[in-house]
Amino acid sequence: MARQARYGAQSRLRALQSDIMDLILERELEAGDPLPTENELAASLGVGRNTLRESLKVLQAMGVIEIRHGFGMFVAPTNFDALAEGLMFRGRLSLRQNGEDALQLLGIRQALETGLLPAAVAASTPGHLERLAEAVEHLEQLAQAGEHSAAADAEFHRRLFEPLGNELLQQLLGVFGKVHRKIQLEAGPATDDAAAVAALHRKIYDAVAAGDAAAAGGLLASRFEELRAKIGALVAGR
Amino acid sequence: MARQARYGAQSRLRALQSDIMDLILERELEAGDPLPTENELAASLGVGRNTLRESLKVLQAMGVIEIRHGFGMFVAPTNFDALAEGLMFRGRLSLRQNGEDALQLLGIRQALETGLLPAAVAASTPGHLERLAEAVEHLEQLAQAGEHSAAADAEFHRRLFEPLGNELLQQLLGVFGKVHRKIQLEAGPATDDAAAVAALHRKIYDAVAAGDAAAAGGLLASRFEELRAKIGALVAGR
DNA sequence: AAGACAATATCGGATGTCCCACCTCCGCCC
DNA sequence: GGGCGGAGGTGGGACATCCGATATTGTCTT
Repeated sequence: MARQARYGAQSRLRALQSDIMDLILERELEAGDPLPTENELAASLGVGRNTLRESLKVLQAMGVIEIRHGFGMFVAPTNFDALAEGLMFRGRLSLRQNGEDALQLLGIRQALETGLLPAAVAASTPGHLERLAEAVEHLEQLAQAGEHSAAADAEFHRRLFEPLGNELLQQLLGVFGKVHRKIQLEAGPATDDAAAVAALHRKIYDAVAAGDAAAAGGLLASRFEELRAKIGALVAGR
Repeated sequence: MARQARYGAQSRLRALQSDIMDLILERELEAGDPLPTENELAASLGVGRNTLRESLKVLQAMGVIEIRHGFGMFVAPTNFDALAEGLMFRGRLSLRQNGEDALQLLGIRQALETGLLPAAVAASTPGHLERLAEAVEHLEQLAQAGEHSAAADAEFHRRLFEPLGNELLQQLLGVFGKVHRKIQLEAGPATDDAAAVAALHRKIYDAVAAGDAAAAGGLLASRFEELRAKIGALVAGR
């Protein structure tokens, strides 16, 4: 089967990825369903195993499939890990140059969160507020212990947009949250102590509870401005 | 160099990707700069060439590097192609099942665009409006010729958010625009004719020119509702 | 009879090697 | 002097082979 006529196409890999995705669609596989083994796939697609593996790794990175060593490959639930990975790299690279990408990355998160806040606030129910309040309290508890938890911060933002009921959107926001934190780490030692962060989130919560999305957005902005200034200083120092 | 102690890590590939990214950062490479050849990289990272290639392909998919056959590998400018690819697959897969992901994908685009519209409208200058008007006219010209151009549609949306001055954000919006159109294609034959689309965009332009972001958002929503209904029907038919 | 441990089967993970395809550039020939 | 062609280098691809991880299964112990 192998070693057939050479196709003129510049890149066979692209086609291979599509073939694999088509195969998944054709066989009506759902998330969690197993794919054929690498050897079977390689044989049925008429390519070498290494070539196939390159495609599979790419598909894994795209969040299409999940590879479990020694067990098999499966259709994966959506995940944006690769996106986050790539963007964080982008940000780091940018910080070593003109900082442009880092600022834009930050800008995306800010635009997304402030843009979506009104809708989230409007769709918020007492139950949502309750959960958001818990997140704030958790943040405050950690702050009292002098700890600075990125996970708790992320959880607050997650719950902030829970009312929208869009899990994919949540993941996307999570990605930019991760990127934000990474850039913050790279840009220099944290200047904000945990207590201040907790207090800020408490204020945001209050604004949300009061249904004032604009105020909440303004509060969110403060954390961005600080980081932007730090990035500006970092870049200027070169 | 090869065959050193086995690392306990579950996956070496992940580490390899990080190593390559670190190498780029350490050598202070910028976008467009060439990377070492595959053989050099494989040797200096102490892995086999095929293993290295898998990582490189993933990095390419993440938009970190650009690979030009027969020429070399280069640090790439940011691009979200892989993201679009993965999400379009997600949408197609979803349409064959419960349609949930497809709806959420649509929801993300809608949330993003309506959420960002106020800021875009506020930041819009006469120059921006001018360019937006041109896009509308182009759309209308095509409509008169009976043509239905996805590119012209995309261009309109691109110019809509140009005032925000965030290229990365533009690319991200572009991704969800692509995903939207793909889902629309997959969900069934277009029910909207080019003239209606052009007319709608004209109305959106008018709203933007009038500084009425809310109205523009409402107009945008109409295209989403139609598609949602189509998806609902498609899924129900199973 | 039930649970823990060990052998094994089944995958994916990694490598080295060989050859092909493609691009670029330099030098030759017209 | 300009265009064409080949040489060299670089990525693309295919095997064959061995390593490593994981789940399962079967047996041994309690």
